[in-house]
This record gives sequence, structure tokens and C-alpha cells, in this order.
Amino acid sequence: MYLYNSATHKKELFRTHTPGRVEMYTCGPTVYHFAHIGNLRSYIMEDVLEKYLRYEGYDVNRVMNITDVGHLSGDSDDGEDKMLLGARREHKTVMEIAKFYTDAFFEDCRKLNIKTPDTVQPATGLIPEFITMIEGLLDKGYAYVAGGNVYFDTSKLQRYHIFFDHDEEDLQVGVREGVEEDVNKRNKNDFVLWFTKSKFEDQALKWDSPWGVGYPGWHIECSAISLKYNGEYLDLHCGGIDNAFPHHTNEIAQSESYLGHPWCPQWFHVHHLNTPEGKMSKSKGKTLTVPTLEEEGYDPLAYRFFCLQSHYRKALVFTWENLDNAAGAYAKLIARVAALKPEDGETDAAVVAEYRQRFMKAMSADLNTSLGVTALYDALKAKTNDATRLAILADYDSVLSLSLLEKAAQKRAEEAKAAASATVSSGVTVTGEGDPEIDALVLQRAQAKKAKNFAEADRIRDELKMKGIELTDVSGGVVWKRI
RNA sequence: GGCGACAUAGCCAAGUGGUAAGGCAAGGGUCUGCAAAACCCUGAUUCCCCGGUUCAAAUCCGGGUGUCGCCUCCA
Repeated sequence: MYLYNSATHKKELFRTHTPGRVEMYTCGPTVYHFAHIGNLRSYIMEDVLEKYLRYEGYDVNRVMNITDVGHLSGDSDDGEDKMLLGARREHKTVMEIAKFYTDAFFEDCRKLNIKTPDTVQPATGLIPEFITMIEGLLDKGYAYVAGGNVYFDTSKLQRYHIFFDHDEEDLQVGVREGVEEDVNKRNKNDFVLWFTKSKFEDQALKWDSPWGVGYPGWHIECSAISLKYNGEYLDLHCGGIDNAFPHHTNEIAQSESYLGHPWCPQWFHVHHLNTPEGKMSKSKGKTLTVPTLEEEGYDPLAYRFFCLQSHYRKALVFTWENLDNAAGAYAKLIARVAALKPEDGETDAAVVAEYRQRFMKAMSADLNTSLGVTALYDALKAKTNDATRLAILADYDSVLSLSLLEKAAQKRAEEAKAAASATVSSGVTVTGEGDPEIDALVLQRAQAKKAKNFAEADRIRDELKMKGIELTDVSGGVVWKRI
């Protein structure tokens, strides 16, 4: 497949170090707050990428870290977080809080049909490996100790900036207010590998190290975790575009300096979910979570559909109107799939294979999920029988993961259940939940209607509507359901 | 200020030199006492702007404009 590589700024043919095998690494969540749907956009697109690589026949080893080292025991920028405040009130430990948000993250993923990576590693579980790597960097002269901290020396690199052609002179230090320049750094771009002295003296988690009691810097975890589980040669590194610099840039610096050879040639960066006001972020007011979507009455998969309709390398604007648009389209799509009859014909393998090629043509072009969704509509319109159409849809959905067949089957089952409890009186079939009281009213209306007493018929319909019952006239009867 | 990405109908979008896919919404129609559902039909003389190359440009080149992002011991 062809993928845009942010390290080279070009679409390139995807290659792996070992043929047929993909070593894939994803920057995982920070677990001291809930993931918002903007964070989850990245995980949705990375999930599609992983599944598509498997669809093409690759054996994928996917690794993800959990950033659980950054907890502060005192008040900091997390002061807004009610959950954390609540946890403190209840004297929960930071590890309990981390577990709470880790579980919440994977629960969100489950609802969005995001597969759990093959390996998930919390940063706190691999401190000795971080220390080994830092020691190696010191031995090779890529790091130095200053003011109690260990720093990476970026001046030792021939090329530090990978994703952007930054001129060091142009980097602004302390762009945001309240950030002080670290005077221990030899170069503007140097970053910390291990802290023993920090302005955050209230850091909750600390470990012993050759440089004193402290905690790891914010970049070393990804390098060390990937090295342990993906090996020395990583094929594909994923993450949100905001991590490209400095996080990913620093990972490359550490890993290649430590290993002494090129590390990861391909970088997949997902762009942001924006609100009309800009980037959706924790620091900018209210953030939306998967539970928020559910509270508003949306199926989380409608959000997945919303993301798939767009392209991962394009900023996507979230508004409730846009989500409504996607939710409506998703519901309609399921209804169309539910209308297909599984018993209609034998699956035509040749047609399925042909449509598989079409899907691959779309998806292999830089993961064009928008065309992938279009392919679903093409499959529905395919000149073949329903059994084959369903087979094609199932094939596509193994990558898109919209639960199309499951939702359609559920819809059919509900309809079948309603039909089974249908009652026939005076030649009118009443289909509903088998509630005698409602059935009687529905029948009454049907008879009024038959007698052309439309005023009475509409009165009964309105009466039922007040009770939350919606009627639909069908040939030979009436179907009712609760709304 | 520097660097990067993006810009196609109300919205999500495809398109990578040959005369603008698809989806949602909207409008019209069939059906219906009405409604809902379903089905059918209708959409950009034009692709942010200005130049250029070409028989031919949304697509290539040059120059602008706009939006978003990054530049922190945030992740």
C-alpha cells in the first residue's frame, strides 16, 4: 500500500524490514484524565490502518505504551479534573487513578470497535529498561548530567529535526506563558532523560537510579518500550500530529543514537479533530468523551463512521450538526444492510474477489477511508444476489469495523420478534410488543380509519404518541413501536 | 516570527493533465385520508484568489490569501 510518510513528506510504497511482518508502535494515552473524542480519532484511524495491513496479509505486531508516570501528588494543571479531585478526596493512590483512566480508555476503545494492541505496556512497569537505555546514551556520549538531571545532547546529532525543517535560531523558548527556560541545557533542543531535580517537587512516583531518586523524562518510555517489544527495527510509528515535535523527534534521536543505526523509516500522523473554534484539547474548555456522546443519544460507532468519512490527514471539524449528519447516514446504511436477505442465493466468490480488489484499490491509496465507505454503498448496489452483497460487506467491515452485519441482524431480530407477537383482529394485523392495551387502541384506530372517521383515527394516534408510541401503517395492518 | 498541513456544493468528501464520484441534508414526484418508511428525479458552467505552462488545469509551475497545528520539564 501507499502511505504518506511525514518523515519524508511524500506518499511512499509501504515496506517492512522483514517481508510480511509489520512492527508497529503507537503512542498510547496519558492516564490522568479521560480521553476526548479528538484523541480517539487517532486511535480509530490507527485501528483501521492496523486492520487494513492485516487484510493485505501482513503479520502485525502492534505495541502501545500507557503514560502513567506523569502524576503529580499536588494540585497542578489537573485542578479542573473532577475525577482526580474526587480520587484525592477518597485517598486513592496515583496508581489507582491510573488504572481507573486506563480502564476508561479501553472501555471507550471497545465501544468504538478499536482492537486492543498485541502488547500494552504501562511506563511505570519498565523503569529498569529506561535506565539501561539512558546509561547507554551516557556511555556513547549522547547525554550529559547537569543540575541533577540527565539531558540528551542534540548537538551530537548530524540531523535532529526530522518532520519539520526548523532552524534552531527560530525556535521560540517559552512560547506559552508560565514556562521557564531550563538553564541546565547546553542546547535549545536538549531534553531531559531522567529527572532528579524538577520544579515539580510534588511528583508522586519516584524511583532510584544511578543519578539519584527521580523519574524518567517524557520521551524515553516510547523508545524503550518499542525497543523491547518491537525489536531494533521498527517499521511504522503512529501518533497524533501534535506529537511529531518534539516527542517523536526526540524518540528518533534517542533510539538511533542508542542503537547506532536507522530505527523507524515510516511515520503515520493523524491530524486533529477541531471544533469551530480550533483544536479540541483538554486545556480549551469542555472536552467531549465517548460517554458524552452516549448521553446525547449517539451510538459511538456513528462517531467512528463520522471519522471514516473523512481522511486522517485532514483536520476534521466536529459539530453536533456534523455528527447528526453522520449518525443519520450510519442508521440508513444499517437499514439498507438489514433489508438484504441472507438466504437470497449462493455467495459468488468471484464477485466477492472482484469487490475485494476494488476496496484494496481505495484503501491502499494512503488509507482513503472516505472511498472505503463509498465502497460500502457500491457493494449494496452490486449486480449480484444478497448473499454475495452481504459477503462483500462483511469483508469490508473486517477493516472498517462498523458492526454493519451485527447491527443489521439485531434490527432484523427485533422486527422478527415484533412480527411474532402480531395479533390479527377483524382482518387487521397489529404488530408491536404484544401489549393488549396498546393493541386494542391501535385496532380501534384502524377501524375508525376504515370507517373514514379520520378525526377519530388521528385522535387515537395522538393519544398513543403521548404515551411514546409511534404508528406506521403498512399493507394489511399497523406496526407500532416505542420511541 | 519560524516550520508544517490543509482549502472542491448547506455539511462530510472523491479526484494526481482530458472536460467535477459517493453519502447526508434540501427541493420535487410516486405511494398514503394524512403521516412515516421505501423508491424515483433535481443539483457545482465550476474546484480560495491572481498570473503562467499546455490543444486541454481542480489537478503542473510562480505569487498571494485564509484556516488549523507545532515551536514547554504539556503528551
